[in-house]
Amino acid sequence: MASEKNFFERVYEVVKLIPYGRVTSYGAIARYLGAAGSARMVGWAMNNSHDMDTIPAQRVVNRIGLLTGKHHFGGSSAMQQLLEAEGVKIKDNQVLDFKKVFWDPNLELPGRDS
DNA sequence: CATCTGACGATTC
DNA sequence: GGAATCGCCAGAT
Repeated sequence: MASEKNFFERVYEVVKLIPYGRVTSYGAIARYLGAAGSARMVGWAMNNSHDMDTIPAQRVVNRIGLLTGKHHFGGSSAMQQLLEAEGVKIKDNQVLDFKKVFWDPNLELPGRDS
């Protein structure tokens, strides 16, 4: 059920499922959706996301925890401040303890069957 | 219709 | 070990 959605919508749902104080990477989401290798599409979906206001896109960073998408938050450090407000420390546009706050949907969302 | 770009990632040099 | 390059796929011009 709810499995025949567009690739983009699936990205939005996964991003919305990211718990508080956690972050994930585009590749992790892409892989979870079965689009491993198409990490660009995940970030691209965000840019085209109409639900961007309801999607905690600030919790989505690249594989090294670098806030590559901060430029899309108005060009300010809004993205960084949003993460820091959740307890995620940012330094030079990079997430500190990224390994600790990293949330992998492939691991945290097991099975999701009935 | 052809070409480029783009919030990435992994590999090669 | 940092830099450069290819691969992904879809949208925009």
